[in-house]
Amino acid sequence: MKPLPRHQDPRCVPVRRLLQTIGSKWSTLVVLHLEADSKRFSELKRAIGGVTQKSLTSTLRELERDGLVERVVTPTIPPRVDYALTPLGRTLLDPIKALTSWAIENNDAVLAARARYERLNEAA
Amino acid sequence: MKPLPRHQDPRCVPVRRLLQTIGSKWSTLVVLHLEADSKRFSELKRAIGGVTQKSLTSTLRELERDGLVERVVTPTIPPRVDYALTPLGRTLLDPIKALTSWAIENNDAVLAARARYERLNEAA
DNA sequence: GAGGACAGTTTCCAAAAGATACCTGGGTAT
DNA sequence: ATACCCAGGTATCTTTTGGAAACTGTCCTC
Repeated sequence: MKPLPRHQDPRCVPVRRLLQTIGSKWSTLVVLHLEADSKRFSELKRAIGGVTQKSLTSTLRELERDGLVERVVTPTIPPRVDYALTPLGRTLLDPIKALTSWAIENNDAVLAARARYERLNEAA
Repeated sequence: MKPLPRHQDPRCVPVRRLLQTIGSKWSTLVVLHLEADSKRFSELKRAIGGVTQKSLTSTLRELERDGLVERVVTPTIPPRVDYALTPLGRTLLDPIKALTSWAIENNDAVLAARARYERLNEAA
C-alpha cells in the first residue's frame, strides 16, 4: 500500500490519461486515418506504414477501450473486421487537428530552437 | 546508421515530435502552471506536486530545447532562476487547453467506456 | 497442396521513461 | 557550526513502450 503520490492538481488525472492514450506512438495517426471512413486492419497498417501488427493491435485496443474507436465485426465468411471512430472519437478530431496544425505550422520554429539550443550547449 | 523507418505519412514527423514532448508525464502541467506568470524551479515543483527534481529538470530542459520555455537567470547573489513561457510557448496554450477541456468534459464518457470494455472482456 | 491474405497472438528483446536515493556547492538563518 | 533552501547532477533501479520474428487458423487462389 504505497501512499499514492497525490497530485495536488485535479486537472492532472484526466489530462494525463488522455495524453497517455493519444501520446502513444501511433494513435493520432490512426485517428486521423479513420476520419474519412472506417478501415480494415490491414488497410490501416498499409496506410500508416512502418507500424507492426502488434503495435497497431495494441493501439486499436486502447482506443477501443476508451470508447474512441469501434471494432465492427461483420460475420460474413470470412469474417471481416472494420475499425471506425465512434461519435466520442469524432469529437476528438478538432482538438487533435488543432494540435497537429500547430505542430506543422511551428515545425520550423521548433527545429530552429533545437538547433540554437544545441549550438549553445554542445559548443561548450 | 540505421535506415530510419520511413513513415509514409509526412504528417507523422512533426506531430510525433510534438506529442512526444507534450505527452511526457509533466510537460503539460508545467506549461499550464506557467501561463499566469514565470516561476522558479522550486515554486514549480511545489505547485505541481509529486514530481521529482530529476523529472522536472528533464521536462524543463526539453521544453527549453524546443523553444517553448525560457530559462531566465538573474545574476543576483544568490543567482535566481526563473522559467517562463516564450511567445512560441504561449501559442501552444490554446491547443493544449482545447485538449485538456476535452479530457475534462469527456472524462466520464471515457471512464464509462473503460468500465464497459472491461465488463465485456474480463468477464470471459 | 502450396502459398498468400487476413486478423491477430505469443515470445523475446532493446530502448526509453520515470522513480529513488545520494552528492554538490553556494547562500542564509539560528 | 549546523542545518536547511536553491538548482541542479549522478548513479541505479524498475516499469513501460515499441520492435522483430515466429506462430495460429481460416479462407481463397493457383
